[in-house]
Amino acid sequence: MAKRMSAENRKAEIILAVLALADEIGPDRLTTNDVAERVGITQPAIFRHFPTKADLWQAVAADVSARLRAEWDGVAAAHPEPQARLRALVEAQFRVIHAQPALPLILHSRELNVENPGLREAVQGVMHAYQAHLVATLSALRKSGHLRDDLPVEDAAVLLISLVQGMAIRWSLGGRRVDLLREGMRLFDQQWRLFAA
Amino acid sequence: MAKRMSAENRKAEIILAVLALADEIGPDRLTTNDVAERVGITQPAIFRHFPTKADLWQAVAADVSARLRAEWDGVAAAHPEPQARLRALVEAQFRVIHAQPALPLILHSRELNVENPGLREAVQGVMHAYQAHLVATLSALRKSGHLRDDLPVEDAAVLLISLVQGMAIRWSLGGRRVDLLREGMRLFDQQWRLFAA
DNA sequence: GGTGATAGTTAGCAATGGATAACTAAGGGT
DNA sequence: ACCCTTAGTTATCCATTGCTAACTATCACC
Repeated sequence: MAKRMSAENRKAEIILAVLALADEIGPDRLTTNDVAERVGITQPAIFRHFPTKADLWQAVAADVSARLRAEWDGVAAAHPEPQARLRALVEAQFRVIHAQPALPLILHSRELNVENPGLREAVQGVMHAYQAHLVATLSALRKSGHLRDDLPVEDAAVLLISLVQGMAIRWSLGGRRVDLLREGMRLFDQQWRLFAA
Repeated sequence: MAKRMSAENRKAEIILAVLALADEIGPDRLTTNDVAERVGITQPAIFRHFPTKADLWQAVAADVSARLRAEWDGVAAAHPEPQARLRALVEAQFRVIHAQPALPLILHSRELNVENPGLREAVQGVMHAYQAHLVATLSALRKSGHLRDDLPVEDAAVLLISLVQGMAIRWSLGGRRVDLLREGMRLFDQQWRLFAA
């Protein structure tokens, strides 16, 4: 018998296990048994906390979503001047992906894309929130004359988001040997040089 | 009884079905039964053509890899001047992804990344071939003075590859409602304007 | 028109995976 | 110290999945 735990704590533990295992064996291959084993309880115990596997994924998405939004808001608050804020926002993404490599995988998983339609919208919402942060910061830079006139802020935001995702893919395909944060920020600085007025 | 077909043709048909279904239901959830149903034969018939499911994936990868490389070589040959060639290389990627949306999914699937280690290297090889095309073209542009001096061609190539992948993700998450090719090329033109000397 | 190679079928097996039912026991509140 | 809520267990079910074995029927060729 596994040590008894409050439902709240156990739920949190299970969600963390899902994130770790989604990275190790893939979101779509992840079984309730894998999760149970990792957490140290039996497989049916999972269903005491989450009525169905889809609900478990939903909870994971809600948890990640809340953490990401808090992270971005914190970064935005901590850096009043737009140039430092932009850099910090991108850096935050690299840090998040480094700490939680399952996130890009989940973005492409079928679990979230077809099986569980509510989640797709949740993911879209989170991505949109990030984009809004970028657009707001880029607009401030535009106003202060630090951004090229001929580059719409929305396009600049898309280019930056693509940069992050592209680096994440390269990092993942390359066996995660390189330093994602260093290499990513190097590329960001290159791109920013092109953005600057 | 399904119509009898030469093994060669049937194999090709199965591979195409896998690509289509990988998009519809996800690479990792794709079952041999799905494939058989789509092709119009019974499930065990699949194993007459491919001894194991992993072998089927391997064949799919080989097929896609060959088609992609041929495409790029054709594009490169058809556009002697580097500026047009660069644009055509990027456009080719958008066309490929539009025609075969499963490819980005497969890139992230666990089937190819952990289960089937040979495939990961194949995918890496294909990506590298594309990057080599980009780097060669960008180098030509650098030599002719059309590319900013302060931007290494390798970094420019990574930015372009990221652009394509980022757009593909946006397109996919957004329900594929927007015109990937138009929007993608618009962003490319923006990025190119930043690259230009 | 027979015949041999082979594409395809039916039947089925072992393993896996999500989920339910019934039971057990930990541990906080009184 | 007792109870009762509830986290966790055991046993089990049913559908799915990859794959094998044995059989059947089609087609190319002489």
